Amino acid sequence: MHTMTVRHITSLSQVPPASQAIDDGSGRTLMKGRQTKAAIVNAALGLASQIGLEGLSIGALAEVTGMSKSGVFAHFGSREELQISVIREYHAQFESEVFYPALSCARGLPRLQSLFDNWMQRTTTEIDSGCIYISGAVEFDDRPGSVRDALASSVNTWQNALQRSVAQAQEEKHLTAKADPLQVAFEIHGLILALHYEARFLRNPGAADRARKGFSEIVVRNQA
Amino acid sequence: MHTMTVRHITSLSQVPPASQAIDDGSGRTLMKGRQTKAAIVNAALGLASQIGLEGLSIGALAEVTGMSKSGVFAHFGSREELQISVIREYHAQFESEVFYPALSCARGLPRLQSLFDNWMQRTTTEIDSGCIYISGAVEFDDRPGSVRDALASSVNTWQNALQRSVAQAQEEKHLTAKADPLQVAFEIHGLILALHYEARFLRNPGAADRARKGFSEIVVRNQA
DNA sequence: TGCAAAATAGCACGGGCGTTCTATTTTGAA
DNA sequence: TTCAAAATAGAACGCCCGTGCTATTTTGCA
Repeated sequence: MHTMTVRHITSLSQVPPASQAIDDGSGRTLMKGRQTKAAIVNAALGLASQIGLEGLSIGALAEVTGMSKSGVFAHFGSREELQISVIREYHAQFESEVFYPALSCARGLPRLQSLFDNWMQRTTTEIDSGCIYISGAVEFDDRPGSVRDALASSVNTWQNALQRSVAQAQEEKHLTAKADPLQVAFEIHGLILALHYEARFLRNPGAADRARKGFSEIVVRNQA
Repeated sequence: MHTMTVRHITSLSQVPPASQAIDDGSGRTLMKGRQTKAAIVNAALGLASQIGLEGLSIGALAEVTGMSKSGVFAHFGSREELQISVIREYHAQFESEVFYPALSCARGLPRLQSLFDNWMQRTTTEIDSGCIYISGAVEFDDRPGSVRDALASSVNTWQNALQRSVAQAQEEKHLTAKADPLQVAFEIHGLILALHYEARFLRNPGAADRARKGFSEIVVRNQA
């Protein structure tokens, strides 16, 4: 068959996250499969964070969830669809931890600072658990297909949000109009990547402080 | 047996690279296995760059080199030892392309600039071919063992060289004494990582220019 | 040129993988 | 309470993997 339906992952300020966890029992046609699937995806996200999307195996997932291999498999129909589900779940969590909370800060520099703080917070956590946006990029950087598309689409959505926030800081006259949002976002991204690399892989102490220092230097340099 | 001899990878200014390619035919006890092994390692480096150290399989390597699986295997004794050989080879190439050529520049900022330029040059190439230091970090960031050790040791050697160069630039009064070599090296590393991520995975154009711009900003900010 | 040693090939093994097919159990509206 | 549909389990498949064994070929000094 091979329908290959790549639902694009956007949003980042759109519909509120629908399926929280269990959706209680009020829904009539709930078919309990949904909540099982959600549980599987959550377990898969935990596994994939540590060993990567490529390391994710249906057998290991079955063992973790206490189900049979075919029971797990039936929810997705293919390994690829499982990986895409994991990416979507990660995207949703990233949104709700990093992006949405920052919306309560004033447009411009305060919101940009909040975005960065939340991102740092999350990355600090991921020094232990691993980050799918980073490991996935390496695993799929020259492997075309729907998994790569989903991943890239998700990352692009976040990068656009970040760049928008920089542009808003310019409109608010918090940052100089001469600054380039792409350049600023690029450098911030670099700080996060270096933090992840040096803290998680090399286990160098002090990386988080260096990332924060780097950010404040960027802000100072681009101030209006 | 499990001797697990982890020869540490250092140097970066020590013995010149010995086994260039074939070592011609003058050596008496050459045992031709050496050159076959070198050819295998080169092929393995090519494969591992694209699909990662973990994706490297002896079967695929045998096919590429036109040998039998066991013929390839015999040269290394284990998959791990093969991976370590690949890391050593990459280290040697990195040294000879990035580090050694910079030594012909004057100590201080000129040499630091040369190190960065050479690194950029190599990373630009690796946008197509892939970088083992980056993919390997993701693959082995929480998988202990000799492969991880070899990789981390190799990366640390390079980072130390980079930091040393920053410190020299301070001694030469090219950079302010207030600068922190660890901080500067961290930020430079971030630029390279962001370049690799955004160019190789996201295929964003202009990433190389942004990395170069970021470096010059770092230099300006830390100037004496 | 002979001959031990080194290099390579051939084959088989056990194991994990994704996937398929066919039962069996569980669900939930009528 | 009944019963089709949904959810799950079980077993088997072909595939590729790393590795260990045993030939067989090739190498290079005596």
